[in-house]
Amino acid sequence: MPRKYATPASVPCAQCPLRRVGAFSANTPEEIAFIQQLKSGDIVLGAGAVLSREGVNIGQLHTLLEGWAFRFRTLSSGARQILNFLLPGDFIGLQERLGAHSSHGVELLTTARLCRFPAARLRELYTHHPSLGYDVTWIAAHEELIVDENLVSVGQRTAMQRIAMLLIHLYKRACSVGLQHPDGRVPFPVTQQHMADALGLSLVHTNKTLHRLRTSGHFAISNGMLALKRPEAISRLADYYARPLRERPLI
Amino acid sequence: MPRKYATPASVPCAQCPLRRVGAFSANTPEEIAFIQQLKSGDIVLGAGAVLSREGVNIGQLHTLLEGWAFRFRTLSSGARQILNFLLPGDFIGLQERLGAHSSHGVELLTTARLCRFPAARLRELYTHHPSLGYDVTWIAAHEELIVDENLVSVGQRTAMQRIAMLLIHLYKRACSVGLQHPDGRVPFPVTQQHMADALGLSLVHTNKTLHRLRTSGHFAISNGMLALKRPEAISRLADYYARPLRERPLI
DNA sequence: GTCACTCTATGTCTTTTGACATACCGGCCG
DNA sequence: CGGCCGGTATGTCAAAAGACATAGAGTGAC
Repeated sequence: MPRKYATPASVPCAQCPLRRVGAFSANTPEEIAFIQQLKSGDIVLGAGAVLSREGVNIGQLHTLLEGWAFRFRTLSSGARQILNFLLPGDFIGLQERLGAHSSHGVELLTTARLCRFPAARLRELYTHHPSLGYDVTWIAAHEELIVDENLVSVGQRTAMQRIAMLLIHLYKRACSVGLQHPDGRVPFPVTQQHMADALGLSLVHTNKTLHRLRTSGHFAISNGMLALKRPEAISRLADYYARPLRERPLI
Repeated sequence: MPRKYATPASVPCAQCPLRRVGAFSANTPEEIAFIQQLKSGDIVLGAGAVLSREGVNIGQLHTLLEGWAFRFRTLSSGARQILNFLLPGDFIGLQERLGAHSSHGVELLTTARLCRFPAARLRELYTHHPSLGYDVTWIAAHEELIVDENLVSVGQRTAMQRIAMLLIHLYKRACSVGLQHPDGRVPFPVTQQHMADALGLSLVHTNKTLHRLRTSGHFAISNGMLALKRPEAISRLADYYARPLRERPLI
């Protein structure tokens, strides 16, 4: 069962460990101070916890500081589609402001720490610091690009390509936020069921395809860590040619 | 071949016919005046014209005033995924600002009129009228919801459900911007190839599934007009329960 | 230690979807 | 007029993916 952990002392934004990762663009001290006073605190939730449910608007916005999560939607048939995976630095909740009820849920893959502020105060960002408002739009458009990419996979790639795509994509995203270990492996808390739900495949077919990809030496997963043997081969297999990563905003 | 039509006299934003459609939220006269001076003009392009190509950044943002279009991505195999359809009032180009080159193309389904302004001036919106900046974020998040919905279809629905979903979804969107004729039909410039590319199905299978859906009396298409016989039956078939439409911003 | 539970693995059979080939139909053009 | 082209329609066969059944491996609870 999802548990809510004791809230730890909130980390000041100026000392936010994510800001020391090269992936994020710098903000002025004034901007950081402003974000700081918006923040209502950190929360820590356990793996499997549901941050927000479909149909419910929690009125809070989050930035994922540590840990992995995913956004999903469920059909009345019970089928679940994972829309995208969330890694440290990702912003959560922009879509929820839109309707009285959220169209999707957010669930944690690992124990995670999140930075929280009230959705009602989002507008202040635009009035006090237009550049931060611009950043929020950037973040929304960037997340859409990731969903676009997933849609291309699910719509046009074979099962093998989809899986290759997911592996390389998550591998690169994990690396970009500094999760890569010295031996080249990255944490990988995604089960085969999650992959199946993200890629529009059945669990069994995911398992069998993964098996072929593993025995052909493309990757290895052990102890929740992913190793990609030949990243270029996997990219080629997936028909995936990533554009260079650029700095992105962090709120 | 795509032709560029003679540019007609640009319509002043205050008289924009879209603003008389109930679907869009009102702006203050100052906001409209500001949008007006951002605008560099209207352009009209013919059906099949490519507004922007994959890999190219045109440095222009558009609002679709009349006509239909779609965003798409192509894999090296030649397979094309339509990411979403664009109807009057939709904003085009937010994702393009993000990279030096756009990750997707935009092509017109019909002759269309677009309102254009330079992407470089987008920031002015945030500094001069924070509420308009907020609206742009809203638009980005709203478009992501549509892509989410498509991803759910392609990932989890059967061919029949996907097609039912596409029909009811486009039907409702067309109605919401006042395209519905008195007899209940709406324009439908989408070919079976477009549907196939949007839904991740082959052309042949799309055709056959469409046939079954048509002979079971769910819809009819003639002269480029779509009639939905029993919208509730189609929604049920598609496992689609739309949340009520709300006013949305127009830039 | 063993029970329960989650995740992974694998075999067999069925269903859905795709590939290829072919035909039809209406608009456009010389 | 006849030919071409884009879009639609249909048949046959093949491949991809799903459903169901069952089993093993790892982990945590008591």
